[in-house]
Amino acid sequence: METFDDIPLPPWEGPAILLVDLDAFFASVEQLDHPGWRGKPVIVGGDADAHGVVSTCSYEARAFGVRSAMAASLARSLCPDAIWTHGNFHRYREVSSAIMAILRDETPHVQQVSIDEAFMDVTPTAVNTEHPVAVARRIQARVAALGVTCSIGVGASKSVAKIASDVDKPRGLTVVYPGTEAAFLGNLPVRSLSGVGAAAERILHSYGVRTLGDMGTAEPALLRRVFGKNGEMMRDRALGRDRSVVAEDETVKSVSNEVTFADDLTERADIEAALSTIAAKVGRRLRRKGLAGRTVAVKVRFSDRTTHSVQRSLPAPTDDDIAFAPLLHAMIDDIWMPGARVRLLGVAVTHFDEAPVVQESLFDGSAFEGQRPEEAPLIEDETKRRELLRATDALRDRFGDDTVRFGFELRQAGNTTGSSSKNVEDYK
DNA sequence: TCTGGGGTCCTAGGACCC
DNA sequence: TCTGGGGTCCTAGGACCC
Repeated sequence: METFDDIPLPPWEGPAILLVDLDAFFASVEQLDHPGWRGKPVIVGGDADAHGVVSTCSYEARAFGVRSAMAASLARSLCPDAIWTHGNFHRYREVSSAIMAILRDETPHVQQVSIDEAFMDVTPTAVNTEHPVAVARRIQARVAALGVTCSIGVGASKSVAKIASDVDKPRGLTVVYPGTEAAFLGNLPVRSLSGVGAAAERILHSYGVRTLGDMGTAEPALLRRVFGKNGEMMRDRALGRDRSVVAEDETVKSVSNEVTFADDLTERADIEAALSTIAAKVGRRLRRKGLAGRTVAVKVRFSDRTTHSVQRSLPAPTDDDIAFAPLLHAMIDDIWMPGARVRLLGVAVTHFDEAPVVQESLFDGSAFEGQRPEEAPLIEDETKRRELLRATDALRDRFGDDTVRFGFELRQAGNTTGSSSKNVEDYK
């Protein structure tokens, strides 16, 4: 599997896919920017006192057992001396963009799947006969020159490249030559395949299916039960026969924002105020992206972590949070009752695939039928609302998101877990 | 001191229409 | 005066990914 510079590479036949994965990316950028943090445990994540989790941690922190997605409180007890930061997402986006530019310089066939991961199709052609492993080595050197490192998996398909990239980290280069997939995959646990999570693993194990080799011979009915209509596709991937192509999908399907509170919300006024604030973030991002959606959704997580959602379709697409916030206030009555303790609130807007934005008739009252009059929009004049949104957007562009707050947003200032997202808002 | 935030996709049931 | 089945839309929930 491993290849070395002084040994001639065996010839490569057929398709060649790379998966480039940046090693402990956020933590690595922090160590790049703070030389004093190099060689030390660094954790990028939320507050331990406010339901936060670990977003990324340096390899020095992993030696203490700290992992991504771990509760911050647990991480703190495992590694009390770690350097802790909430992260600088603009900076991560900047470094990521520079690296993605290197990948696109190597080939136009790049599919960025997240801020720190991308597939590349480097299949040798009549014009470009370079060996895929040579390309991978050059990419590792070019990325390292920027001050962070990456691990790369090379295979004949995306799923094999993805699994290979995970075998050796950091700075790994794992090559699965065409024809050797069965030997490489056969004894790996089912969980190593992307798309097999905790729930699927549990069911597969209960039927004695533990390895990708087992999945290759499992009953079709079992795979359908576990993976739905993708049962056969998942079997193909377990066998290394994935044929999906490297292609960028730029279509955005939803825009959302959610906040976990350090202290549960119990008062209706606080909940409505928080919803308005969250809706304002969603609306602003919609307008920045030039999107308007026909469906708005509210998500509530209670203190016992049970989660409920309500969604409502509108007569026409909207990006106007001042108009739809009152609708959100009414919608939470479907899932919230006085006395319930709210840990998380979220707002999402979806269904952008409809007709062009028509704002005029959206909030003439038809979306509020059956509701009490006081739930109707506070600012009914369409033109005034759009002017207000334009003005606040412009101020926030110039001076930052905290510059402008409406009265109803003020109650909630300060009571959140702090940002700890691995996927950065708007990084694309 | 348990468990974030931004996404995508799938399922299942009910409404509604033909 | 009883009833099927397909198609589509809507909604809620959940699995999964990084």
